[in-house]
Amino acid sequence: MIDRYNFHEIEAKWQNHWESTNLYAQQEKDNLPRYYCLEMFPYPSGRLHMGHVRVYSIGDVIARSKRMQGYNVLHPMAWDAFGLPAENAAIQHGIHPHKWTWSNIDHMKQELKKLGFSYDWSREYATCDPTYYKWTQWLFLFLYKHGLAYRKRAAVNWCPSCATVLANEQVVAGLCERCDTAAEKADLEQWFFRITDYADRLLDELDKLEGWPEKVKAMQANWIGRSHGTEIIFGIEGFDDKLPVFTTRPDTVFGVTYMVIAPEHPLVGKLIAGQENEAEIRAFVKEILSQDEITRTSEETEKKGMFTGRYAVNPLNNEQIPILIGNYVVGGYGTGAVMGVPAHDHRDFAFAKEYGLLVKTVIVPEVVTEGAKTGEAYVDDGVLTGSGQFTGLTSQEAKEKITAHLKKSGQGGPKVNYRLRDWLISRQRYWGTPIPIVYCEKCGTVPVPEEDLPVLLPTDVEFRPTGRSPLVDCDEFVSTSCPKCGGPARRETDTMDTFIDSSWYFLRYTDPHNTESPFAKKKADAWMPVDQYIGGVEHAILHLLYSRFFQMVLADYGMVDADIPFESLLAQGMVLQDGAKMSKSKGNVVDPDRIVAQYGADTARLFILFASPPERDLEWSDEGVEGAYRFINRVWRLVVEYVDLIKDVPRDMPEELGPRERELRRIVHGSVKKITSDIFDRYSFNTAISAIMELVNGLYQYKDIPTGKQDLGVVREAIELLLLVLAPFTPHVAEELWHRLGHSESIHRQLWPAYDEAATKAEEITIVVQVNGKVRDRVVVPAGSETEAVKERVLAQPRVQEYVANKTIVKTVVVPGKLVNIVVK
RNA sequence: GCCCGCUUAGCUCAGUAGGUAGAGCACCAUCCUUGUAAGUUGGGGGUCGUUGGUUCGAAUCCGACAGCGGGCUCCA
Repeated sequence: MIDRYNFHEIEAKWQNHWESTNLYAQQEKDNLPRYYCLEMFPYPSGRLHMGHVRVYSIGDVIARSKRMQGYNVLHPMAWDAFGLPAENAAIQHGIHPHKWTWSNIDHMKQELKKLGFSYDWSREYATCDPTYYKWTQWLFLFLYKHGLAYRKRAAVNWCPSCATVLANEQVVAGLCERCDTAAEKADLEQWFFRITDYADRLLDELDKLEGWPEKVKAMQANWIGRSHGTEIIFGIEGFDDKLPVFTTRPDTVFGVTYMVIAPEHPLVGKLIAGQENEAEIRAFVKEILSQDEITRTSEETEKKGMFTGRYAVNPLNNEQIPILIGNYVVGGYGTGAVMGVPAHDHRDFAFAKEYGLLVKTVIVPEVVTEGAKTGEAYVDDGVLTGSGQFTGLTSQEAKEKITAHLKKSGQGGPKVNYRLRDWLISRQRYWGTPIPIVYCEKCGTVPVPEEDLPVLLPTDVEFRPTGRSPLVDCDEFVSTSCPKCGGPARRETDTMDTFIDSSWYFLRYTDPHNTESPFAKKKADAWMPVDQYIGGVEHAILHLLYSRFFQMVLADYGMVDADIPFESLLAQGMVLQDGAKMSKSKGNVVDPDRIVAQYGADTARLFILFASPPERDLEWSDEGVEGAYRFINRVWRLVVEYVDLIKDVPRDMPEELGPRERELRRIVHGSVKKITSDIFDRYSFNTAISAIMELVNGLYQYKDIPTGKQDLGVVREAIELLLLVLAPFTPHVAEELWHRLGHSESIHRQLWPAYDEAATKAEEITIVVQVNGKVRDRVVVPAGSETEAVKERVLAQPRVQEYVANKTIVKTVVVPGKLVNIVVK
C-alpha cells in the first residue's frame, strides 16, 4: 500500500488537534516579547473570496514565523458585521439582517478554519453584537463629551441607491464608493465627528509611520489637502457684506479683474435681488445646482458664468470689479468665492476670454525670454509690475508683504485651507449602531447616560426601501423619556457609519470580553500599537485615516498610550484573473472552497504566497496551483521514503564529512539563511518558497546516491530544517511529517532554526574570468585563495592566453571569491 | 496636467552593497511504470522596453524617451 499524500485526512486531523489543544490561544501571563499581527477583519458577506485567502495567508505566515522566533503573538479574528448588504438582503429576500449576518459568519468561520489559520478564536466578536456596539456607543458619547461629535444642518452627499447620506471619503469621483451610483446633494441635519480638528496632526504625523508604504501616506496627505495661502477680504459696492476669498497667489492681487462665486454661495440671493434679469440668473443658478457633482466638476464641462450686476472692491487698489456666478467654483471649498486673475491662471484666462473680461498682467518673468508666449497665462513666479507699492518685488517677497499688509489693515491675512472636511457619521439605515442620543422638547439634545447603554437595536421592524431608517416607524424605539427631566422624548433614529465600528476594533481584541469599558488601558497598552497590519490598499484613506483619528483622540484623553494604531502596514495587491480583478459581474471568480476541496488548504496557501510578492497584484493560474500541489507531493514522498531510515539516527554531526555531504549541507544551510532573511527582513514569501524548492531539489539529488553510501545524519538534519521552514506556509503537512519523524510536540511550538554559517561556505569557488568585461573563461580555485595566486592561475589559462596575446595588460581587477577581469589594449 | 509603480525565458515572477541572468509552470527528451494516473533525471529557450552617461565591468546606478497599470485633479 503506497503511503500517498492525503490532505483531507491530514488537514482535518491537525485542525482538530490544534483547536482542542488551544495551540494559538494567547497566554497573557508569559514574559515573552509581544507581537500583534492583525489582518483587516472581513465583512460577513456570505463566502470567502480569494482576496480574503490572500490577506489571511500572508498574515498567518507572519504570525506563525514570529511565534517561531519566540514572540508571544496576538493574532485574532472577528467580524465587521454591520452594513448595508444585510439590510438589502432583508428587503430583497425577507431574511432578517440579524439572521442573514449570523448565518454568514457561521459559514465563513468554517471556511477560515478549513484554511488552517492560526487565530486565537477566544477573542472573536462581531460588531453587530450588543456587547460590542455598546462600546461603540460609549465611544460616541466619549467624543461628544469632548466636543468632537456635533450635529449641524449641511449640504451632504446622498446616495439614492443606498438611501443614505455618505461621508466625503465615501464619495469617489462623485460616485458612491459602495454602489457606484452618482451621489446627490441633500440639505439635512446630521451628526459629524470633528476630524478637521486633527487635520494638522493627521498630516504632520504621517512622518511617524515609518512602516507604512509611501503610496498610502501620499494618498492620505493628498486627501487632507492642506494648502497655505492668504485670505483677502473684498468689499461689495453698495453693501456692507464682505466677500472673502482664499488664494495661494496673493502676489497677483493687483491683476484681479473679476470675482466668481459659487451658485450655492450664501450671498447669491441678496446680490441678485432686484436685478432686471433676476429671473434669468435664478434659472442659471438652478440649472447648475441641479447637476450632479461629476457632471459639474468634470474636466470637459464648459466653464459657465453670469454677471450678477454687482461689483466687488479690491482692498489693495479699490478697483471695482464685476461679480459673477460660476459653475466651476465649489461651494464647499475655501470661501466658495474666487478672485479671477486671467493673466496668471490658465482657467481664469480661458474664462475671461469667453466672457470678454479684462486681462491685466501684473507678473513678468524675472529673466525675460525671447519669444515669450502670448495668448496664454503666465502662471510661474516672477517680478511684480503695476502693483502699486509692491511693484518690483519678486513673487515670493510679494506674497509675504501683501499678506502682512492685508493683516495689518484688517483686510485678510495668512490662512490655511484643508480639503478634509468633518466626518459625517449619520446613516439613514437600520443595520448599524444606534446613535445614543435623545431629543427632549424641554432639554434639547441629551446624550443617553452611560448606565443605560447599550441602546438596543429593535429586532421587530419592517424593512421597506423607503429611504429612511425603519427605526423611524418603530414607535417603541422612538418614544422614550428624557434621561434628564423624565418628560416625553424621541430617540435619534439614524445609525452610525460602520467605519466607526472598525475605527477601534483593533483595541477591542486586546480585551474582548470586558463588560466595564471598551478595553482596559493596561491590556491595550500591553499590545498597542499593532506591530504589523495587513490589508487592501482600497482602505488607504477611509478606514486607515479614521483609525488614526480615533487612536489620536483616545490617546489624547488618556484611554491608551499609543497615539498611532498601526506601526507597520502591508498593503497587499489584488487577486486577478486574466488581468482583471475577480468579480461576480465579470464571471472570473475562483471559489476558494473548490480549491481547498480539490487540493487542500496547504496547496491553496502555498500557491497564493508563491505566485507574487505580497504587495503586488497576483495573477491566478490553475497551472500554478497544480504546481504547488505537485511540490507538496514531492516533499511528502521525500520525507515519507526517508522516515524509517532516519527516524532513529542521532542528531549530532560527525567530525568528518564527505564532499557530497558538505555540498548538501551547504545547500541546506544556505537555503535556511536566505529563507530567514526573505521572511523576516523583506516579507518576500515568494522568493522564500522558491528557495525551499531549491532545497528540495538538492535533497533529491543527494537521494540518488545509493542508500548505503548516504550519511543519514546529514539527511535527517536537512529534512528537519526543511519542515521547520515550511511550517509557516504549509502548516498541516509540515506538522504531519514532523510527527512522523518521531516528534511528539507540535512543529508550531518549535523555534525558528538557526543555520550554520560555516556550512554555507563553499570550499571551492568558481571564479569568472573576464577580458575587457566579457566572460571568457572560468576557473575553480579553493575558497580563500590569495589574490595573487588566483591572478596567476587565471593568466595561465590557455583561453586567457589567446585573448591576451599581442596585447598590453593595462589593469587586472580581482573581486575576491568572485571574478577576475583583465583589461587589455 | 501632477505623483507613484511596472517593463527580465512562451506564461507568472525572482534577481537583496554593480561582478557567471534564475525559480515555478509550459515545452522537448530520458528513465520508471507501461492498466491508467503519477513519478525520476536531463535539456532547449532571454541583444534584461529603447537610448545616452558613469565604470575595468550595468538587468542593477544616473539622465532622457516609449509602452502598460494605478492614484489625485476645475482646490482657487
